[in-house]
Amino acid sequence: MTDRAETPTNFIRQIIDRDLAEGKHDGKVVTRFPPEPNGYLHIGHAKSICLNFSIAESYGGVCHLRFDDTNPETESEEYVEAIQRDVAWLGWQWHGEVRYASDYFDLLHDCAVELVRLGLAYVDTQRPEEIARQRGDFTTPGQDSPFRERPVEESLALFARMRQGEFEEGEAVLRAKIDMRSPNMNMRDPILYRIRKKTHHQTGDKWCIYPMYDFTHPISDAVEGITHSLCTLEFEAHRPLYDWTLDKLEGFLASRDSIPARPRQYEFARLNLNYTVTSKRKLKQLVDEKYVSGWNDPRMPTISGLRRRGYTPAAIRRFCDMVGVARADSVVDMGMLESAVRDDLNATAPRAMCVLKPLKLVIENWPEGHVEMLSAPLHPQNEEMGSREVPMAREVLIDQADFQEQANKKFKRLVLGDEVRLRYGYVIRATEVIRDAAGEISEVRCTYDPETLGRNPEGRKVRGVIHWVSAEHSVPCEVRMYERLFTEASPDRMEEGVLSVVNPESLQVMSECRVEPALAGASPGSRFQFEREGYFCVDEDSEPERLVFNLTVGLRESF
RNA sequence: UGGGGUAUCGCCAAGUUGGUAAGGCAACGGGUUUUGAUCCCGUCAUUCCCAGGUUCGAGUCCUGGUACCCCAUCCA
Repeated sequence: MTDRAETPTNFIRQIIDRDLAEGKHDGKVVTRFPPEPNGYLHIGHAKSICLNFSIAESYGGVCHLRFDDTNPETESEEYVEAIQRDVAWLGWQWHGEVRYASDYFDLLHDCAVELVRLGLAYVDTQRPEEIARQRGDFTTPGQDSPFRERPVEESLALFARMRQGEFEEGEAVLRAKIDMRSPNMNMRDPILYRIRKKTHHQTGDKWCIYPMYDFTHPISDAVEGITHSLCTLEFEAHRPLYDWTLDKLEGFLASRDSIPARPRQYEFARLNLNYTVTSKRKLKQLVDEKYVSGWNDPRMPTISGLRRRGYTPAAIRRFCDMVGVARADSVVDMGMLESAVRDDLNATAPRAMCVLKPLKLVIENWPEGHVEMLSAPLHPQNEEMGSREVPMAREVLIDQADFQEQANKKFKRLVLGDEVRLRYGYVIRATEVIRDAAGEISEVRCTYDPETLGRNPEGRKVRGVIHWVSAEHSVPCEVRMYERLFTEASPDRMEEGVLSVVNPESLQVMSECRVEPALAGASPGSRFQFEREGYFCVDEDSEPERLVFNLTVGLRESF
């Protein structure tokens, strides 16, 4: 990228500006990115990551990485590792060690006990169905549990037994005593702890009771000194519970630890991108049902998929700046993401020539066996990137799409009888078409003009410039061309489900490609612009003898 | 249906005490160009969900509508 655009302001930064002006939090800003390790990070998470980390960065604060690991049923160490890798790859550095909500299980437990002591929580020994029934619905107020007024000592004893494993899953829960008639469903005596006899990826078998998100999050934030707790809009209705928890526990927490700040939760709209999905559940479905090769399939909007596709951290961060942060639900055009990578790769990717569907050209007036090394810059605007040598020989390969036996003037490529320039080389003229037994064009005979290297022919204009490789010197490779994963702009809205609109042509493998010899041995991850085609990167499946490239994004086309 | 939100150009999104609509993406013209790329220049909301009202003046204030999103997991 040539110039790193200033991060635009947004309502959250304005809130922070105001807080700072009022002298809150001693001028400190501490944020956190709190993923649940139950899936891979996707582009939507990137927005949250960039928001949290860039705010910390620009206000001289810090940002924590904290795993919200309160549900051992769906979480795993595999995800914990992948998430750290992705955040780091995006270029952000979390403050201190990685944190886990499970680090606070002892504290959380004590907080729960305290709430019981304060008469603000109780153990409910009803079955889940009964609790759900009593919760009521949007129009019907809930009903108090018959155990709501259970004596404190009894709840304390019961909670201790829950912890000892004396109850089976579903036999008892700890509930907050708030208001069963609240219009906010989240306040109808929400469950604080439930029994799960599962091994936890961090705490092993130490616990068989696990705290719920709503109870865990505010306490974790407070303990870490988070000043601004940023989350997505769907948690808005949970904010009263977040505040309730901290209000009730304020004294207790202050007596145990010195709580440096009273965190506040602010919500922003999550990122939606058209022609894809950003829901861990749906992405997991694509993986599990083999619609893609894995979480890092280059078609996936996951961070790991984008990385394999050839996206750069800079491009993703740029994109996040471009979309902004607001409270209105929105769907961002995939074109904006693509624009962000093109912008970055245009400036940084060395150029190369690759022929996707080869068509042989024989230059009849080019001496047999003669090879000429042509110098070609690696970047048209940046000489500092240097240059490479491109061998020119009697037989060259061009793309089938770059030749037509006849065409109108709009066609700026090779036409029988007309001239075109071979990029970095000579002007050639197509003189004859040779066909095979099936009538298909097998080669095109040409002549070249030796006076046209580095200068234009006099008195005539060539139709255009096309890319090419030497038939003898080029190296065979595979190029994987990608299109959008879904055929509908809003796969989420499909009644038949997202799987019904997966694009059957989202992956097109071109296996007869030829790339110029300078790219032989290119290592996985390296990125190039194949001139007139697009940006490509070497896939992890690539081997020295068999290069494999992924299309990151095509060049902009206007004609 | 009760509660909580949001509505500014095709898509994002600024607009902070009311003063006469930023920017990006896309699109469309034109120029440069040995990438139909890049780059450059230009066009692109008399109008801010709708309807009233207050005001010299409203996207910004008031009233009343409409549309869409979120919440009824012992998920996060």
